[in-house]
Amino acid sequence: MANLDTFVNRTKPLPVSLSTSQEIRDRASTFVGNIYRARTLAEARAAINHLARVVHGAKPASHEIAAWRCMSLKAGKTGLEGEDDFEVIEGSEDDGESWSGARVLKVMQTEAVMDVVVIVSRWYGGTMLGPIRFEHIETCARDVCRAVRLQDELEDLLATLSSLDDILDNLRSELEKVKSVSSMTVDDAAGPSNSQRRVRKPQDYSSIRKEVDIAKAKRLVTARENAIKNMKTQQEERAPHRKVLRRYLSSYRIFQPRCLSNVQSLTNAPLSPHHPSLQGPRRPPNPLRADGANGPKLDVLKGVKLYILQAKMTAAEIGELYGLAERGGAEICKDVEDAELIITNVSMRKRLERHIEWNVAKSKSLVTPAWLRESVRKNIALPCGDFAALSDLSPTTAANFPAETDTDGETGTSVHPSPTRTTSAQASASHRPPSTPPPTGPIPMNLLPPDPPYRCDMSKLDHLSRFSCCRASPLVCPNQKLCEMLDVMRKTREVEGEDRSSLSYQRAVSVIKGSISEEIAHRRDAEKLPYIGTKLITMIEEYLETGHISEVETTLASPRYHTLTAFTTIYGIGPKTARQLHGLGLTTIEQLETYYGVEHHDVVTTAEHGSLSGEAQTSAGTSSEGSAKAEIQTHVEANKEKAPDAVAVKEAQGVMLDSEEDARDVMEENWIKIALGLRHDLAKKIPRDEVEEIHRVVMKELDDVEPGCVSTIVGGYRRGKEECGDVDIVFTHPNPERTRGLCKRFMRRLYDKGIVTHVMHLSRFHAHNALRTTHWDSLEKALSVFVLPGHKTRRRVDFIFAQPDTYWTAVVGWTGSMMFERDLRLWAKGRGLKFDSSGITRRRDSKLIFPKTEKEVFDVLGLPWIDPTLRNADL
DNA sequence: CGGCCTACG
DNA sequence: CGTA
DNA sequence: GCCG
Repeated sequence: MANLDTFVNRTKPLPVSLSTSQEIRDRASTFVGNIYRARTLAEARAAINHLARVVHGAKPASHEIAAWRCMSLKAGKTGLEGEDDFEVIEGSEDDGESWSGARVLKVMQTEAVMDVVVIVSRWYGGTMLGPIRFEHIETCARDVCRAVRLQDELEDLLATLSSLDDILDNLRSELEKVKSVSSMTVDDAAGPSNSQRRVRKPQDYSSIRKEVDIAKAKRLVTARENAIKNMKTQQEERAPHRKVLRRYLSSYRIFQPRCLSNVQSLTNAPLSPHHPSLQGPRRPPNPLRADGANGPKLDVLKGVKLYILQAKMTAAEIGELYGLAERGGAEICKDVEDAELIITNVSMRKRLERHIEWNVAKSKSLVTPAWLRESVRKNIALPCGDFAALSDLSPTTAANFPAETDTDGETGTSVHPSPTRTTSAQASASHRPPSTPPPTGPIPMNLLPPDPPYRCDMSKLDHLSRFSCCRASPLVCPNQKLCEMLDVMRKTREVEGEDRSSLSYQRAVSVIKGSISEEIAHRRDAEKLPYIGTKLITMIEEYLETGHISEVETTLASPRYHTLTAFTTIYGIGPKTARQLHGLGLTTIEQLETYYGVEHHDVVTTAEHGSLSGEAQTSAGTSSEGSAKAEIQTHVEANKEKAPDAVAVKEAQGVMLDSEEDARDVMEENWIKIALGLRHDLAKKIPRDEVEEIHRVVMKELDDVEPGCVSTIVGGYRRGKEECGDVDIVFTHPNPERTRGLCKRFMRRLYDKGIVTHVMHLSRFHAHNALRTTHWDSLEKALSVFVLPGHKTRRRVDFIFAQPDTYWTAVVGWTGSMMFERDLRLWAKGRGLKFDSSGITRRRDSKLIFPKTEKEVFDVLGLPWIDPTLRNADL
């Protein structure tokens, strides 16, 4: 085996034996066992080779008997579905000592070791030993296998120990807070706790590891568990509302809404529902690149030397302004000295002087971004005086530009090759005075939208593909009526819990939307489509002949269908809960309110805000708030009569709960209660311009928390819907360090300002841990209820914070539609890849792929580019 | 007849 | 189970 | 409910 050499990879660390057995000597023969970590066959080979040639190089053994067992993922499997996803690769070699390899392997199987290679070396002394030699070989093999098993067990125990230590630390600091709770504010409650928590120095378990003292490790685990138990009991005594409080203080749902008033009074939380800073006049509409910066090239600013001061600008704004300047034909200067005109949001001399010397500033014109926007919009270089950024400099701003001193020879012969937005951004950032640390780094081009936008090549699409991610699905299609009927079937199957059937109707709708550009006139038009089988053909035929589908009619005539679908519109109520509630005889949302004990003030806030729908539902002929309240009360009374067993039902729902589940249940109930109170607002569609306004406000706030973030509005908005059910925004920051924990910090800020009223989820992602736990933390998300300052209607806004290298997969993953995403993943699976919103993984070796642009996401998956507006694979 | 997207709370 |  |  001369080419064994090729398995030795000298750049990798050398294989290290995890354990060596006792030497067995018998009539001049010597046996020694060794065991190495080997997750792949190649690693096993490397270890065998290393032992034979390097370790035993001076005194080569007569036989190197080896056997290996490696766990590997089956093709196309993720490892997430359990053991069946894996297969064992095992084998052995005798190296001249016949049958011995199989014996070693058998020992390994009995000892249940995995991902290792065992090598038993024999030095032959000239005397034949007979069958006893196999016993020696097996003894050596068993020794090393057991040693490794003990080591593994120890590592497990130490890992458990370390996570128990973490839990203990959290409990300790929480207990600390509970003790001093009366003097605390909300900020104190969750702010410095992290730093306090960090005082513990990591426990040192190295002696246990060295001694392989499993018994001691087990004792410590038990001790920690008891300590935690005691701690919890203590907490219970000190804080009767422990369960709620713990939720409140830990990372989940820290911003609990007003219905948990006990928490707020407990913590003396200074809640400012509407912070003054956002009550003032808002900035004028701030068109994003997509609106203002794209468009025909103009030469309104030809020859104008601009410097854009990035301080106090959001990334989106910086991108927009560079785009506008470029479009207007301006020359963007790297150095402020070269410019005649400075675009800035800074309005205070003191702040400006941190970036630009006062004497320099005096010789320029300093204008607000509005000047650039208006000049490009009106296609005329406007007088600067009206847009002076600093009132102190207003005279010089007006006087210094337009200036006629400029020679067109310089600008005409473009000394600088027409700079791209990004390179200029980088350049100007690097030319900031070194005295001030740059608050915002340059924005890498790949985090900004592409310019020009990608073109969707329809000829590359396969309209008859089984995958919606290969088709172009517009918002509405020529067969919209048919699709709506089939969607009724999908919905009824869904609420009845028939997921697979539901999926088939969903696929049928998606196929019709994406593959047919004309009205279906005949059944043969539909027969060729994937996912249209016998049942669907029957339905389509009926539709073509009569304009109706009887099964759909039946469904629409069924009160059960309407009740179930109405119930599932409430956030937190899915098909199963809806069916359970219906089973109790509840049929209207008002009855649900009674059931969940929605207090009238929970509803009144909504009734105030959304008076139209609120009052329409609660009272027929009255409009005063008092009557509405009374009306709700009467509903409560009436429903008590109708559903007297409501309490019993709750008990039925929560059968056999241990305390933890109980807590979860209570929480979920509260959550549904809140959602019921918000239902009128949340049912309202959000117009596109309000989505944009929400985005602007969010970015302005985010810039204060963490300057330099970039973002994309995703979801239905990005797919072009005129009205959106919610707002989804994906964020990142060029510096990955800046994104960690940002989601939580930002939510706190918005909550404190009264902009976010509820946070229903606040989560960290750890995708890609199919095998290794190395890469995680790649996404953080918050699902919130949001109210624009000065507005009344509450909106659902989802915040997704991605690491910069997963930004574009996050954007693709959150743009949707749902069917498009499912097919994206299915398609990826078929190609040996795993796609999710925080990356693409090659299944074979779990190698992560990070596309640098949105287009690259499609390229990597081998898909043609499909514009977001053509990803409407769902109805 | 098994699979139908994948992840988190 | 519910949500994205 | 449809596909491979």
